[in-house]
Amino acid sequence: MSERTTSAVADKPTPTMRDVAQLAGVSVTSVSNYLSDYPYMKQTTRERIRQAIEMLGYVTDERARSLRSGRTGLISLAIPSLTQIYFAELAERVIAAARRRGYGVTVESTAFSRRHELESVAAMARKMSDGLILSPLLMERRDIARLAGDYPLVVLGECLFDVPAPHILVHNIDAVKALTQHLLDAGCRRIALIGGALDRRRTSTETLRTQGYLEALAQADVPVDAKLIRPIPAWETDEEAKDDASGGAGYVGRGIATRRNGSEIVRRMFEEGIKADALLCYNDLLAFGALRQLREMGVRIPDDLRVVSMDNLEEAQYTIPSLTSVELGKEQIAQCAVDAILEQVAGGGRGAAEQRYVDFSIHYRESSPAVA
Amino acid sequence: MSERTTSAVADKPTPTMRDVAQLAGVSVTSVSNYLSDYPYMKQTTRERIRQAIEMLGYVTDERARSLRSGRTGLISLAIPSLTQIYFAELAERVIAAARRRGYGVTVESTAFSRRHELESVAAMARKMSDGLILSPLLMERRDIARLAGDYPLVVLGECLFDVPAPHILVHNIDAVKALTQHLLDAGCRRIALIGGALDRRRTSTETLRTQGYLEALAQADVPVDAKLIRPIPAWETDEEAKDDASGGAGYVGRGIATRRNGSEIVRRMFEEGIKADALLCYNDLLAFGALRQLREMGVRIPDDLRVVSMDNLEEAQYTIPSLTSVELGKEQIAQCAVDAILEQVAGGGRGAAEQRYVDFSIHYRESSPAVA
DNA sequence: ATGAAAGCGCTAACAC
DNA sequence: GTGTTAGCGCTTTCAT
Repeated sequence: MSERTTSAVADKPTPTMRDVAQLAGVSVTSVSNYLSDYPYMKQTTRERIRQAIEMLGYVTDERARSLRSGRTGLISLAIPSLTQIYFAELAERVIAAARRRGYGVTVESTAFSRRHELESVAAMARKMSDGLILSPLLMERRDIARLAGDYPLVVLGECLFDVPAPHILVHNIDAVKALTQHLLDAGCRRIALIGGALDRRRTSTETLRTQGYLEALAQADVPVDAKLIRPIPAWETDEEAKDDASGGAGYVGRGIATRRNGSEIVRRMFEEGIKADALLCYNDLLAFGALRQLREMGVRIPDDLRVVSMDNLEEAQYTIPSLTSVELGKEQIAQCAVDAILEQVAGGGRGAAEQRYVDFSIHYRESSPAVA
Repeated sequence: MSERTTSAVADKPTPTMRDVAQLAGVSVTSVSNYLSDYPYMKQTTRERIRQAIEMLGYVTDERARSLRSGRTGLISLAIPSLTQIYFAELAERVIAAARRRGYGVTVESTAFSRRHELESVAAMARKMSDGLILSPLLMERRDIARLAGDYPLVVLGECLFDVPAPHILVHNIDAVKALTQHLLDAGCRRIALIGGALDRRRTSTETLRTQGYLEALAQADVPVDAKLIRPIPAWETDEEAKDDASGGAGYVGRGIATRRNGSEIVRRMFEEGIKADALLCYNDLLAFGALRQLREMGVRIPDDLRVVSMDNLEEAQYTIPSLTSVELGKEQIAQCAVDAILEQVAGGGRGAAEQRYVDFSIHYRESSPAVA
């Protein structure tokens, strides 16, 4: 069917290990050994093989190698979306960490869809990658059973708990507590939680962060005003997510942290006449939108209102004013996740269900300078 | 070495096609045929196979399939960095487009390094993916020879020309011309080009955009002031890039478009006392930094100064003020690139060296509203 | 309509 | 030290 258009000369197929062995006058085993740095080999043999490989321009076919050895040299990374900058920054670091270990990364954007998250899990059975780094967002308790298997797996974040695999977590509660404490120290008493969630039916990053906020207020004996806890409007704009919601029975729609939602939440809060002296945002994206909206309404930051947030995206340094934000340890998460996968690859199967926490740190900027 | 911790029962290895065939009482060929929707098959056979597959929970091993069939179902995407938001947005679309065609995407971040770009090319010989979508940034003319091969390849952007493969390009010159014309129509006469490049020794996105700017000015008989063309400072902060520069003989260091560089260029320009009534930025990232700096210096936008840019990142809607920017067709590029790869996969080899252009459109926002 | 057999290119026992 | 052999799990002629 296909008529390859190559040079007029007879099609020279890509050389195999057999060709190399033949040219070098040795067996394929020796070539294989040579390639895997087998130590017990005569220097002359080694040299002959080296030359043959060079002459033929031989390169290992990783497909064949993977079929035989069971390893593909690929790790799958399943994240909600690369357009959520946090995940783009995380993915970049995962790719870098994997490369350092000689691995490639297949990125699966699950597009805010539970179905796609489950698909990325199911894909592991197809064996095209050695392990899965999964950052679930919409999977549910009942989906945990599908994570069973003996392939290397690492789960990120707070969407799921009790997963049968290493689980990398950030100190959401402590980080938000520290951030809230910072605002309290600065004298704020009406701290709005932009993107907070009082719904405790399921644990999520939102509910954990809300918990940190509540604990800090409780410790400082500052009363909680429920009106200051502003959830992300559900399904504001996202079609894909809507589709997914209709698919999952009993699924409670949750909103997505976007700049637009950040603006919207702030606009509505002010419309309702709710006064605040600080905004603690669920993440930087919401904060960016909030800053934009506050600016439009002529609110002075940090004089009238302090704004703090979480994720410490690169962009946080360039907003007006620059944004005080918590770095939750992207670099560490990436490195830790890749290492956990490779440990499992080396160990020949699924790792223990331990939880690994990474460190956080507050980066103070103009929107809420550190207090003395 | 490895002591798998599984159930006490004997380890049941993942079922192969042979197991399915055995259980269904047919040959492996029939199972294979079933899986590839072979039409001439008795309904009863089909059903027996279906049941066997279901009972065993059989899933095809893509490694084996790929070794035999030559297809891996994976496309490699090599881009400079996911932290450059433009590329994150592009990658997201490539992943989505590939998924629609049943393909996965291996993302290689070449980290602003010529060496990594060449590595992603060399990796194709290893056959772990069916094709490469390459967005080169630092490769040079002399590297083009390395792109020879009969694997599917698509090249994006203006870093390279005369590549032996389909090449997807955006209308850089025309887009900048249109953008410049818009500023001229608005009455601007001193338009600074932030991130422009007068160096014509090699064609690059920067030089093309600069060309569009110059052409528009020439057509309008507006004199060019070389002081208004502000290049990105070379190697401002990037270590990785520095390494690479030292490696490539005769390599001319180029700067990277970052928010920081955008701020810096504007700061220096004002320090030098150079007056402008508009800023045409090489891309949104530079523009974001520029807006930040202008804001700090108390410049009113668009009253004192108009600002326009290219890339139309999501963020452009949320800056203060929101940014007029050109959409260069990310969606179309992604779809076109994936299709071009798949055409080559189907055709059995490298496609012809045609150039495909995608469309652009200006999105007018606060930083430079459309003029009547 | 279905099956037998021959590998895809490599690695891993195990001989020698 | 090096070679022989037996597959990894699948697709693909080619018979029947």
